Amino acid sequence: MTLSNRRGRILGFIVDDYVDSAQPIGSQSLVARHNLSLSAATVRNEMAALEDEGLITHPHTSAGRVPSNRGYRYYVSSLMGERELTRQEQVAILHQFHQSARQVEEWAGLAASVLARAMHSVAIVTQPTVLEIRLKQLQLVELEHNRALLIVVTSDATVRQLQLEFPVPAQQDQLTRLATRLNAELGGKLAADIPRRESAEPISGIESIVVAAVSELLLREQWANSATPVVEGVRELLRQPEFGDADRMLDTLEAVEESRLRVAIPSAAVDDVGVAIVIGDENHVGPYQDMSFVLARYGSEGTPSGVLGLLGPTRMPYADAVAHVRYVSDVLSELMRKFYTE
Amino acid sequence: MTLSNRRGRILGFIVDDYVDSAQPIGSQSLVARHNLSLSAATVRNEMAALEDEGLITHPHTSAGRVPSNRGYRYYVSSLMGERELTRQEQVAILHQFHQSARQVEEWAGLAASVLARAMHSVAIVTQPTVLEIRLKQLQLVELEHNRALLIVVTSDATVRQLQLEFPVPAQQDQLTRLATRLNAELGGKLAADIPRRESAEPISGIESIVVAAVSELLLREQWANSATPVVEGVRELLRQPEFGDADRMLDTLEAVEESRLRVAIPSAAVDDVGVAIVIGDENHVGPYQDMSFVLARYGSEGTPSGVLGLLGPTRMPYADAVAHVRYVSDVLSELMRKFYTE
DNA sequence: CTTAGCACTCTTGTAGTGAGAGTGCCAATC
DNA sequence: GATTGGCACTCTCACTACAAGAGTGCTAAG
Repeated sequence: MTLSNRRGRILGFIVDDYVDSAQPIGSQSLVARHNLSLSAATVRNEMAALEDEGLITHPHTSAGRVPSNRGYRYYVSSLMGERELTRQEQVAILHQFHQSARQVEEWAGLAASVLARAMHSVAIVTQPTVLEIRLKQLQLVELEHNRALLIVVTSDATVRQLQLEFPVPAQQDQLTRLATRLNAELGGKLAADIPRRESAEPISGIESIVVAAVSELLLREQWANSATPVVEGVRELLRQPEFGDADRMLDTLEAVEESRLRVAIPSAAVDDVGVAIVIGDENHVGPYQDMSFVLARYGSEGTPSGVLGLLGPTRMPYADAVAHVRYVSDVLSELMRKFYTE
Repeated sequence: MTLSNRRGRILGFIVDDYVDSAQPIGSQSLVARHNLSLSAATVRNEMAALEDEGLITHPHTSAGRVPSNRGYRYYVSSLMGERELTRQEQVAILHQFHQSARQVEEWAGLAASVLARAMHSVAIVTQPTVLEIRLKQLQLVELEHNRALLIVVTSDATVRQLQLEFPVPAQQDQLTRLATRLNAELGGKLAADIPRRESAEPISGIESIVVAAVSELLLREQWANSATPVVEGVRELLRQPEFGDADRMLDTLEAVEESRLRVAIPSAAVDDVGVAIVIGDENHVGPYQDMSFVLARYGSEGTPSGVLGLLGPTRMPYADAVAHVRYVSDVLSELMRKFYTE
């Protein structure tokens, strides 16, 4: 569907004004606000046409117009210009990263709060993960009795631990010898390459316990991090007028909960390159019918990567959102690149 | 202050009924509900007296009575019986722990969701920490270039890591030798016993960097865990009628945020033994004027310990809350005892 | 095609009203 | 002296009515 130039402009105004005011937009106020050389009546005719196309709606007979999900979609695809953050906005964001983020693990959280604050929406950032995780080194530390602590360092420089219980006591130096040997045997291997016992075969012997645990830890790494995204800015979101009443708030609060998001996000953006926008009911999962996602991947070839983005009302300043998401994603990618390849 | 028997009983009824219904309690409905052999007029006289004592209030001239914070306090101190969970309730809780909590780190989270669900309030559980943390073992793992990963195992069997950057490159076997030597020198020491450089003295040499980092990690352990409590059940709490309107909700949401709680909790219960109850404005910190805490320590001599409890409206079933908090605290303590001393 | 005009619709805010619940107090009663 | 019935009074809440305001849709004229 393509709209005439003027009709498109009017849709654009409606979206812009509505995003701004959260109030239905009437023909007169639209003419006044934008100094159109058109009468309100003409605008009304155009509005009626836009409504026929399903791009805007009426809350009730005598209220102004509100963009529909399809209207937002048209706006995003055909009307909205690409926008870059101003130098000033960029510096403000960069500043926050340089200020406080020494550790890799803090980056995701920082990105989330930067995005949430800038856009008054919920920001979601998954922790960076490497798709191919290799065993770098393992250690065994004797604890009381016949327990020991297994520590595994993986190729993305993270550490995982697990407590083991052996059928028989083991001395530290016995454990150290075993660790040394296993490091030689298994070092550099992928989880998939570590020999796994047949499930029927009973676990016996300290070595097989340790190997099984190593394998488990490597596998856990793959999804554990990416499965628990950082979520920030719930209050920012709930302050938006669409969530003014208590019931909506509770529902939204539930929708924003980690476990829900974990299901909703990947289905939407995981395959995409660039910034993906999912408007309202374009997301078929759950309770996101009147919220929009703006998502992007971050990270690049050879570094861990993840997904980051915004969840806000459909009434969202999309151009700003895209610009922010893109920029923060770029910043994060660059930080990762520097950190991992330099 | 001590109330006559009858007056106390009436206060008790008011608290009970109000906790139950969230509606101001009138004299007639109170008589009816409890089959009192008194007239409503008599009850009204008693109520007037209770109001003079500051134990109950009027929302407005012709509404029923509502307990004041002082009223709740009197109820909790003098009226409310001690209650134990029924065998059935106990089993239900125990069941959840046996079902899913293998790892020590999961216990706090589990305790929080058990409490939150049972009491429809926010549950707060700090991670267990050891007050005296000793260095058990350290490892150094070479990363790319002149970076290395320092891994520290502490006496409470947790692992902390930090990436180090050296002025000069270091080989793995050089690092291994250093680690072995430092283990011999520093193993078993408290953070306080590890030599710290004067702040003026510049950091130079690989060894001093490592020692400084070890010390930092041991200290971090002390507050990092306990400072980030698990918070569960915000939605449960917001569903309570006192948070019916959107503004209250937003305020409460803010009040319940980790960073706020971190300040509010310890000041209240850290020194206490048993279950501590902090009602409304008895907590002078921040926005908790009409919410109550029910808190307890868990853990015992020789095991890590922490704080756990509930945050709910002042209109809270205190006897239930105390029973639940006490029981979950006992369960947790017992689990820790078994895990750490057996 | 555009526009002015106008009747019509729907929301929102204000005011008024009656029912209901509860209080406070007084005088009578036990 | 404590208890109680009676009664006037107060305040909330739900409902209705009403006017103002904003916006639409349609028609007819430019």
